[in-house]
Amino acid sequence: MSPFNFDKARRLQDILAQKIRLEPLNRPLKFIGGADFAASETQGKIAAALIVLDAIFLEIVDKVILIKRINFPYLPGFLCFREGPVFLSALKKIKFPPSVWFIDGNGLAHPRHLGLASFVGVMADIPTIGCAKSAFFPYEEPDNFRGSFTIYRDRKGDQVGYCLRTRTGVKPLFVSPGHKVSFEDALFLTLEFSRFRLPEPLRLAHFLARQIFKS
DNA sequence: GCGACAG
DNA sequence: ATCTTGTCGC
Repeated sequence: MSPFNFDKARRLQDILAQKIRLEPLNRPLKFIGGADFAASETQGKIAAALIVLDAIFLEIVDKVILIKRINFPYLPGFLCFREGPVFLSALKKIKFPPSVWFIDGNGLAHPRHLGLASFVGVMADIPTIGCAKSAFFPYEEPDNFRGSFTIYRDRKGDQVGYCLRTRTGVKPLFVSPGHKVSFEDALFLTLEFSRFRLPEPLRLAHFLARQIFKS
């Protein structure tokens, strides 16, 4: 049993964060992906649920579930080491790679600017957007209608994303670029593909994930 | 030093 | 994340 080396993990995150590319999404939007996760502590297993949708009709074109043994506990700020490896394994089984992935968690919006979405984005060199359901940093509440947003900043005051109301009367999302997308892409694409609170691929991946360890 | 802290 | 029924509102 080797105890987790926090300093080493932080240094790795710092190195990977330097590799993040913030740039407009260049490829056409044919497919869009969503990834969510579920864990069973009793079984000691963690699962990734990946969904790929047609970007126009929002029909499922690809679906992958992959289960691994849990090798890491949940620690705020280190989620990528728990859920990242399962996603990267599942990604290899995807037959129709999407133009962009919506990931359940943060991208840039992270104490060291390397949330789960940025981690998997850099590791696999794919465009990713982080969509978190709760905040890492203090934030200003956007107006209570769909499309309203505020700038989301880290503790130093630098922008790391947006606090976005994807649906009127519902709690906002914390949206941040993961990799190979711009701030504007992260904002507009998340809003564009959200009929309910979560962007549609993420919502479906969430349903799929929560099924895995039930019954 | 203390509390807060994605899932 | 998860434990958990009915209930209120659009």
